Amino acid sequence: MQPIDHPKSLMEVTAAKIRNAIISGELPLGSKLSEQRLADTLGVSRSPVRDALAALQSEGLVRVSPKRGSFVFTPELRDVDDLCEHRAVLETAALRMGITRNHAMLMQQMEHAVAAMHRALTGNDTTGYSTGDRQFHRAIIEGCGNRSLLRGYNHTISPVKALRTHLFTIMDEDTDRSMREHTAILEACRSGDADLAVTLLEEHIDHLTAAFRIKLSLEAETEAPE
Amino acid sequence: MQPIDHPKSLMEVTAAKIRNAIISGELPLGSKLSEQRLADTLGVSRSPVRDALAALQSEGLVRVSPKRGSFVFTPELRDVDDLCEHRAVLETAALRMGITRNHAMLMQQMEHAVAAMHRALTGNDTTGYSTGDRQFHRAIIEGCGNRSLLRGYNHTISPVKALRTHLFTIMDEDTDRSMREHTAILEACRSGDADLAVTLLEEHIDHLTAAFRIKLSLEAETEAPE
DNA sequence: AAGCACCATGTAACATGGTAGTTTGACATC
DNA sequence: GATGTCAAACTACCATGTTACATGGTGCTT
Repeated sequence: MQPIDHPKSLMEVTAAKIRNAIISGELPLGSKLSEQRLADTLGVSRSPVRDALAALQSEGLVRVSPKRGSFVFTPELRDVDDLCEHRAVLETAALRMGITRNHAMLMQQMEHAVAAMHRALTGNDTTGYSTGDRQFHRAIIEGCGNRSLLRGYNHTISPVKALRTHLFTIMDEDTDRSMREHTAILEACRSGDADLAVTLLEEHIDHLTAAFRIKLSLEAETEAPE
Repeated sequence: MQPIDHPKSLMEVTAAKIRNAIISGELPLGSKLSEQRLADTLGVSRSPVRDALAALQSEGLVRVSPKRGSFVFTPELRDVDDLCEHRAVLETAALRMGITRNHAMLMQQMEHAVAAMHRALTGNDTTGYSTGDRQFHRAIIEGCGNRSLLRGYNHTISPVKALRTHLFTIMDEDTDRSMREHTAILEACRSGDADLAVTLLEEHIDHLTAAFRIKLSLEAETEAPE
């Protein structure tokens, strides 16, 4: 017998449902989110939906316009740049901390992730590769041992996850290069070269940022052709 | 002409009131915050109070325990360390960005703040010095030009502000050293030496962290003497 | 006196009703 | 045909009612 952990509140599961729907692409960017409709479809009252939307707004996933309605976020080019830069700041800082003060655990988690990615790559398992990718970056951010930083990261990163699935169709990414980059970062960490690891990680994130930029400006063109 | 910003919702002003009460020390650390009582004293219904408390919880200022009540946060030693380290990460990153891409504006704001601090110091105006201090760090974080980072900072920093007023009685800080440090940072920025400026800023923040640690462990002793 | 169940009370979580701001589109007017 | 008007529908915001849970006290049992 062990103490039972409180069942998640209705608001939490509601937020998780909506968040997941946005990240997975089920809810398109910019789509309308009526409290009432969400409450009906999820089978709850408007209160937990409202609370959930407020939480998601503070995560940057939802924009709620007073008396008008709530909408899935629609990033400007600048927002994407800011977001990715912010992410890079947090993740590189976390990596530096992890290397200097939590090396063993960090290495174990990263190696585990890289192994999974390698397996997925040889098996042409793209979703498996994505899972490994997420695992890799989670290892970095969780390896820092700073709970405040971890909270801040999780509070910021959702839009990035959403952008990934919304802008990229499967197989759109250069997984070979991505694999090389992850491996290089792992090697730098193994040798304890924090500066190199951070530089490599920055470049890695920059590549994703650049891909976002291209995709987004491409979309803007097709939506508003002169 | 620019889009008009909506008048603040009741929830927002409620959150601001409570936040300010916590930061200013009016509400002691760990004190109970009943939704009903807050609603009565503020003259609003429970709904905006509840929303406000949820927002403040995500800022780390309030801990709401299901069915038990809401409480002003009570930091452990580790929380303080994590928080300050997180703050240092964000602020140093912002400073680096500001120096390289927004130098003129950054310098202007920082000089303004330092001048105010200098005036306050010669006039023995401690509250004025605090104001200048906040202005200085705001210049750094707003000088980065990254809205995501700015949001993340504001979302994280409230507990630090609260700790400052709760742990320090007026005149408790070494304002002379603080003044020297701020001036040194300003000089490093003026000369464009980002590495030096960041190092100085890190040390500056470390001093505050150390002061927090001492004060907190001191308090823990008096509260629970063996 | 110590341990126990039971009950009164306080709390946040959730449901629902009312209100005011916003949008939309039909329709009248020019 | 373009434009102004207005009403109806829709929205989030706020207020209040209801419920389930947590807690502290009281009196009974041992």
